[in-house]
This record gives sequence, C-alpha cells and structure tokens, in this order.
Amino acid sequence: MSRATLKDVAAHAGVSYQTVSNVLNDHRSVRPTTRERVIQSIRMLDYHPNQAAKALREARVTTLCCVFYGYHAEDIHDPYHNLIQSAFILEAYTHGYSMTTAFLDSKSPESLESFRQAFMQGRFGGVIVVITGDTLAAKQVQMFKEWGLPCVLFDNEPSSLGVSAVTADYTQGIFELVNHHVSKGRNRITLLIPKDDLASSAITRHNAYIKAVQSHNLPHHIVFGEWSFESGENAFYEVWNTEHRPDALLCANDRMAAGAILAARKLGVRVPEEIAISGFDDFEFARYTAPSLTTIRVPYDEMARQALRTLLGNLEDSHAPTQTTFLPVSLVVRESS
Amino acid sequence: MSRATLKDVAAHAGVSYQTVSNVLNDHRSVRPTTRERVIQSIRMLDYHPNQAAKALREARVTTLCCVFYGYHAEDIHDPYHNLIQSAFILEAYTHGYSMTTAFLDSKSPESLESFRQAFMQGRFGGVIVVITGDTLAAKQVQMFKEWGLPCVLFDNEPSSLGVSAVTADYTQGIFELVNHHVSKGRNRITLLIPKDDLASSAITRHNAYIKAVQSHNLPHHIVFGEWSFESGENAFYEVWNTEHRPDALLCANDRMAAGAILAARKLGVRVPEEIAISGFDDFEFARYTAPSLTTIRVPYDEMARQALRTLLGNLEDSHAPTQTTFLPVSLVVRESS
DNA sequence: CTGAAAGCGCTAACAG
DNA sequence: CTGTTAGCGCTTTCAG
Repeated sequence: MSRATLKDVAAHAGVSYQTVSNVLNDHRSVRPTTRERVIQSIRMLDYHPNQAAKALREARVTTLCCVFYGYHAEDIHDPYHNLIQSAFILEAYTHGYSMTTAFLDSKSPESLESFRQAFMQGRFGGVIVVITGDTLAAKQVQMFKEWGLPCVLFDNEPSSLGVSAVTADYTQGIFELVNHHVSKGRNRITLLIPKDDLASSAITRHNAYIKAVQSHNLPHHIVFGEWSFESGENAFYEVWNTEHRPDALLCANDRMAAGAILAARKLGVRVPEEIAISGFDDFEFARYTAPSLTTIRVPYDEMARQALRTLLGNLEDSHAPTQTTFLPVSLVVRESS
Repeated sequence: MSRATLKDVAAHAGVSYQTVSNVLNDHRSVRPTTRERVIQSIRMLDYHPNQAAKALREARVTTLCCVFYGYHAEDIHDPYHNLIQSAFILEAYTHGYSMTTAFLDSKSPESLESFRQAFMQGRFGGVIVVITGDTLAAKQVQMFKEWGLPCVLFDNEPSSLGVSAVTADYTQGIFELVNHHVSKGRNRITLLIPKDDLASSAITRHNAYIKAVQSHNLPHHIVFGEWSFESGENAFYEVWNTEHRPDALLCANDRMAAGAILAARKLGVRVPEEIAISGFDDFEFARYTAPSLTTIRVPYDEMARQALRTLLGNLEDSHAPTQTTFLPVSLVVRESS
C-alpha cells in the first residue's frame, strides 16, 4: 500500500540510494548496467519521487498558481477561463509542474490574505495573473513583487511594472478588421467597447480603432458596453436609432457581437446587408451565430502555453530580463461582414 | 527575504523551537505567557509553516484536486465549471487546504497517466470527481479506489461503488416542474434530454419525468439533445413540426431551454402562450432570456462545499461510512411557463 | 510545562 | 563510478 521510496528502489536494485538519486537527476555518470538495473527497479516498484521531500530539500516548489484577479460572477459565462486554465495545466504537467487556481476578488481583502498565506506556506512558487473585468493590474502586481512572488501577466500589457507579460497583437487585429470593413465599402464604422474597463487589452483595442479609422480618413464613433451578450444586444438598439447609425459595428469581443446579431434579428435588420457586425476572440460559438461571425482569432491556448514557459524561465533564472510577448492574431471572415 | 522558520520564531521569542510547534498545534499545554510571547513573534516575523516540511513529516498532503472527467470542448461554455470550482477552492481554503485542478479526457490515456503520476508524487491527497459529458463514472472511480486515492463524486450517484457522493434531489425537481406545468393546464409535456449521456443525473431526470407524467395519467414523449444551446434550438424545430407538438417543453438544463426559447422566437411561436418552456439549473442567464426562464434552482455552490467537507471527512477517518447526500432543489417560476 | 533527539524522503556536497 | 554524511523544516517521542 504505502508508496515506494528511494531506499526501497536501492534495496531492490542492490545499490545505495544515492545512486538511485543520481540516476533520477542524471547528476553524475552512473555505469550503464547499474543505471539500467535501477530503472528496472523504479518501474517494477512503481516508484515516484515524493514532491514534498524534493520541495523541502531543494527549497523550490513545483507548483504554480493561475490567478483570476478581479473575478466576478458576470464573467463566469466566458469560455475564456476554462480554455486558458486547461492550457496552463497541460503545459505545466509537461514540465513536471502542477497548477493550482485562485480567484481573487479585488474587493475582498480576505481572499487576498488567504492567497498570500498559501504563498507564504510554500504552496506555489509563481503565478500567472489573468485580469478579469474592470480592474487595474498595476497595484496588485506591484504587491506580488513586494512579496517576492514571481509572476507573469496574461493578456495584459504591463505599463511599466517590471514583470513579463504575454498577450496578443490586438492593434494588428483591429487594423485588420477596420481594413476589412473598409474594403467592403463600409465608411461608418462604430466601435462597441467597455468604458470602465481599465484592462489594457481594452485600451489597446480602443486606441488602435481610432488610429485605424483615421488612417482611412473616416470619422470614429464609439458606444460603450461591458463585454456581455446582453450589453451587445442593448448597444445595438442604441446605436441603430441614432443619427450616427453605422454600416459596420466593430465589437470588442465575441459575446457582445453575438448579442448585437441577436438584436439585429429582433429588429429585422439584415446582417451584413444593412450593417456588418464583427467580433473579437473567435470563441467556438462564433461559428454558430446566425449569420456566423466575422472575428479576430486570438490564440489563447498558445498564449497560455507561452505564459507558462515565460514564468518557468523567470523561476529558473530570477535575473531573466522581463519581456512582453505579442502573439499574432488573424482575421476570420464569416457571414456577418 | 527568505522566509522565517520555526527556529527563527523560537530565537525571537527566547524559547526552544519545539515549544513554538506546540503552540501552533496546541499540542501540549504551554504557559500562557510563553504562548503569548510566541504568538507575538510569529506575527512580527510573519511566520507561516512550510507545507512541504509538514507534509513530509506528517505523511499527509493538504492539497486536494478537482477532477473534471470526460471533459471536452463543447462543455466549455457551461457556467457550471467556474461556479463549482471557485466554491471548492474557497471551502478548501477555510479548512487549510488548497486545491488543484485536473481535466481528464476519457479518451486520452496520457492525461490519465500524468494525473496518476501527480498523485503518486504526493501532489494531492484526495479528489472530487466532476463528471462531464457522456462518460460513465464507475470504471474511473473504481480505478481511483485501487490507487488508494480517496474520492467523492460530485453531482452523480454512485451506483454501487463504495464512494461517497454529493448531488441534488433531481427527482424532486422534475416532479415540481411537471406538477407546475400540469397546474397551468398543460397536458402534452415533452422532455428534452441527452440520449447518450450515461451520467446518472441525466438518467435520474429521465426516470423522474416518466413517473411524474404517469402520476397525472399523461403520456410521455421524449426528444433527445446534447446539453448545448444549439441542441435546444434544433430540438425545438424538430418538436414543433411533429404530430406530438407539445404544450410544454421540459428541458433537462438551462442551456437547451435558452436555445429552445430562441428557436420559438425565430418561428414566431409565443412563449408561454402557445408553449411553456422550462429549464433546469438556474444559471444566471436564466433571468435574461426573453421571456425569462422558469427553471429548477440547483444549489451547486452549496453542493460543492458539502462535497469538499465529505472528502475531508473521509481523509481524516478512512473508515468513515460512504454516504450519498442529496441537497434539495427549488422551483423558480418566471415568464416562460 | 519545556528542551533534546530522531527522522519523514530527498539532494548535494564530499570521500573513497 | 559508488557510498558516506549532513541537513532542508517540521512533528513527535522521550527526558528533564
């Protein structure tokens, strides 16, 4: 029942247990025949090194934590979370790490305190911070740094904090969308984007939009929402009955775009004939809206893997330079534009 | 920078480090004044016991794992996962445990192998198994038992496996729904439910439906779907153009119900005048469909907390009797019925 | 009531 | 190439 230890393996293979350790970490050269015998014993005894002992001895934890910060119920619907979380976990496993998860509520000091406690207890050695909703990362990440907690920002640009980040080239994506709409003859392109969201990915999209329409000498017009399906629906009603009625609605995410498409249908507005609608994310449901959604594919899974590798890099070499990685995005043209 | 240890605290308080340990675990009586001094030192040095050392010494891990088994991409949209996961984590924290997550793919031996490896390495001491999609729990849970991995089933009844489970009283919920529809004068009540899903929660709902309509001397009629929004939409088209056109559509979850409501709107069918539609779950979006959704509220968060406490109970006393807990559900009447 | 000593399973020096 | 020794931070005997 109880698990095999190094000593059990050593006894079984007829060597000292340090030799087994050497084989495991291929630390010093072991005679091939001995090595083979040890490996056999490891297999036969179904031996797996005890992580607690390893962590204690090496003063190094092989557990990481995925932090959803500023998490709140409304965002639960977003496919985003599960998608990136499972990508983190898979990538961590392949590097011999495991992954915990924390949901930090920006308004709850207790959630933050129990998180800090877990870190101080050595439950994880580094974090990937995923900012959700209307929260500014800066303060929090600053605090993590003060704790000595290595971290990598996911899907956010670190303004000037000395931390690494992995995100996507949202500017490129917005330009591709605007160019696409313009190439289809649209010239009243309205942006639908959250107003109070300080996450840099929103700001980036916002600024890129302004630049992109200006580059075509087109006016910009912006309506504000809040990332949700319902918000997209309401925004469409609002924007359709205005003097600024657009011929293209560029939604900052897929969920708002799906809401807008539904609203158009309810009003009997034909998409894309009367108005083009585009999203941003390329979640699975973008293929199932009616009409199907033109959007920007963001490689969240690849971003997640990259973020994890970046964190591992920082962990192994604490003086590694901080770097921000931008992964390319791509335009996916479907029926809605 | 480096964290304080027991010895640091002892030195600071002027006692031996074993005394500090005694204070922490209030193991043997320590003189109140000494105790107070130690507690002061702990606070001043911001001491937190090293979990790796504790785990090594006590041969007991304070990390649990939440296993999403049979997970696949289509289910990603379900709010369910984040909901229960964050409930697990919060409850675990309050008991001094932390939580990892694993996504096990029934079709991927590798995912299972790396999971087993993590367990053998002592990365977690028990699991809560959440079955997703078309998977039979039995075989897997049997395997966990053989590994010596304590586990509790979530939202599934263990047919006869010797494991504890926490689920909800789905039979009660279905009866309440059927009674409700009947009380509104409906007498052609059709059930929409996945066919190939062997998860017991689907079977339970199915059987309860049959019994419930029979108790009113009504005929039963069932259409098959697959839990998704799109599936609900398609099922509605199918069921509406049949000789069995129902006056109430009882959907086995909220997502299918939301899809059915959308389909009704597309066809110009008035809900609830021409047909009542009900869901099952009471996810947040049930309030936002148009018309809003009559459904059964399932207390997933409370179920999650209960499951975690059950697991902890099994961990502390490995001879604790296995038990299945059924939490009550409640009918939530909104506009769609 | 408090201190000394042993050891959980492992790695990393050091000798042989 | 292999074995000896020490010690990571903690709990738990056992003596004082």
